[in-house]
Amino acid sequence: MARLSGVVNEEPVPAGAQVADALRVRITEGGLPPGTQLRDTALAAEFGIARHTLRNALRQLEYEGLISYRMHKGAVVKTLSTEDVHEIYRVRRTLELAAVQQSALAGSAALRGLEERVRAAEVAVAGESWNTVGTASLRFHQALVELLGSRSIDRFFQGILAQLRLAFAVMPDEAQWQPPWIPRDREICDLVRGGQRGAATAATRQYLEDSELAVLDVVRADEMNGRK
Amino acid sequence: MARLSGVVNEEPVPAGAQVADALRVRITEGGLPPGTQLRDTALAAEFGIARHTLRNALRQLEYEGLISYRMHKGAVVKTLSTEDVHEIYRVRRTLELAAVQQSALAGSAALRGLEERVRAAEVAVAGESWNTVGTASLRFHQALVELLGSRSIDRFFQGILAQLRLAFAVMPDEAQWQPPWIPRDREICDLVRGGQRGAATAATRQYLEDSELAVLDVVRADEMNGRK
DNA sequence: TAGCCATTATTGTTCCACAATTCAAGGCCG
DNA sequence: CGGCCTTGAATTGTGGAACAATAATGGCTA
Repeated sequence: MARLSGVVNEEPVPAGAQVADALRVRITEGGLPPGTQLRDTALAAEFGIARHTLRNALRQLEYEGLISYRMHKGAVVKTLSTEDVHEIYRVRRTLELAAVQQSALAGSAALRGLEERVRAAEVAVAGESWNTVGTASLRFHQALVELLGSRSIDRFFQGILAQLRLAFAVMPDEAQWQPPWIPRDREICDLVRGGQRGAATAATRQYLEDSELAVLDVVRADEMNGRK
Repeated sequence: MARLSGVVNEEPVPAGAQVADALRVRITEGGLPPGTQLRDTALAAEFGIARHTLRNALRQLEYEGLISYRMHKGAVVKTLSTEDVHEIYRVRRTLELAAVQQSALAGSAALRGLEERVRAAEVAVAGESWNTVGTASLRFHQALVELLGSRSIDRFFQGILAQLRLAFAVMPDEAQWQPPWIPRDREICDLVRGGQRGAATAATRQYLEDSELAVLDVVRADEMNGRK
């Protein structure tokens, strides 16, 4: 008995999970800016599912750190505090630096993945929108962590980067921000692939340092906006 | 209106989360061995909550990796495969080794936590049950990772260790297994606190190597049992 | 204008219902 | 007698309505 999709042994996917995916995209793409109240009746109606099912989806996003729940106040798209940014970069330092240092043990497929992602980012810089560039850059760093070869760490790190995109979502002058970072991704990529672990570690550490400061600026600026 | 607990400004906690906590304890303590079917009507009745609410709790445990859901087949307490064990130890290597190497930057409070947990484990060895010893040892390794100073990594690692306890839950000869590991925890603790990062790294790496093999034996033995 | 109170919205949870699907048992056929 | 199919029960995934508890809102009073 054939399914609608061409793929055969496809596991059926619960409705809540599908909606969670859709919402995750919307949030990370900036369609639902930080601070947005997510009212379940409205969203359930929009997606054409029951309130319960939608709440399940929101639960998942809460677990991923994209939204925050407070009792009897419902779900809100998380707004990053400066402490949140510090936390994100603590994780990035731990995992990305560990990945670079262990890159000697990484499989060749993972290393090829690195190159692919950097190239994708470079292509994106040429013509695409800023958001695409940011996404491509984060995908590179995701690939970096994938050198560790751990699925659960990959999933965890994906959630962390998704949270980081919340900062991108509130960024004002978009076009100017991203491009300078891509050459540094390229540099890290080449150093790792060249087996120069020491230099790669240093470059990554500096990258994260600078990146954290830049993101902190964005978040602080947004905080001012909020207070005002 | 006072709550049952003495604490005052306590955030009210959703019912589903409370049940999730109770179930998590039961699973990690071995009350619900791996492979157990979790039928929601029965569990909902037992906890005196609605089916939807219970399913929310199960959802959370699924995210934590303690149970696995399959469409139209419901929730089952996860049974660790050998690949799962490898995955768990990949994470442990990454995070615990990173923690040991960064221990120079750790706060003194965190270092004191290390000592406390080891001592608790040593006390447990003296009189308590095997399960308490295992728990105490894992708490020490949790404290090790806490040296990284990242709340999200702590939460993530807690989930990983919870999964590891699924292996303990199927262990046959309980009393003999744990004690030898505690002195090695003590050794790692002292080396870290003494600032001997190199030796501490080596000791931790060897510990994880041996531990992984031991756990793999347990899981393989259990697999044989299952097939038979 | 500031503070208080009642109304309204929204959430967290419950109960009930029903289609989809799996599982077990029994019957049928070779 | 054994294997296969059918059938019925059990269980899951989802929907819908309801209700208490809590938060937000707006009007009223002083």
